[in-house]
Amino acid sequence: MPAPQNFAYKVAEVVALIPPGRVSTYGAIANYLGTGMSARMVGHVLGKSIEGHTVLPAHRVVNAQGLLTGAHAFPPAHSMEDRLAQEGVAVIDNRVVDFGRLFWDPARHL
DNA sequence: TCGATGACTATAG
DNA sequence: CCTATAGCCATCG
Repeated sequence: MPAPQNFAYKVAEVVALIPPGRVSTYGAIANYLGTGMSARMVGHVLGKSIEGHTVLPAHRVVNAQGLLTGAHAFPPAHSMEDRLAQEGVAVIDNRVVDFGRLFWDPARHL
């Protein structure tokens, strides 16, 4: 590991710890990291990490509305909801069904 | 060091 | 439901 950025590293850790069949939000992760509501960093650094060499289940990370905002910028974008569906997460119109129940809070679990 | 950017969030109309 | 505006802060050139 060539000195991974602390922020990116923590994001990778948390995202990698998200159990299958569960989804998390940028705000929750940002809050857990102590970055407050700067959820943009989570998604941005996540995208950078994923394009670099780190393979993270980014498809399990959605916005506060349960919308697959990442699917718009994730290469094979359409596979994002497919992956969620395979893990037991129903996705309709880029929106997670029962998002409130499938929501996984890192600060709560950790 | 500075400026622009963005996979966000919340509030308002 | 949709658009607009403001706040947020790490990353990149």
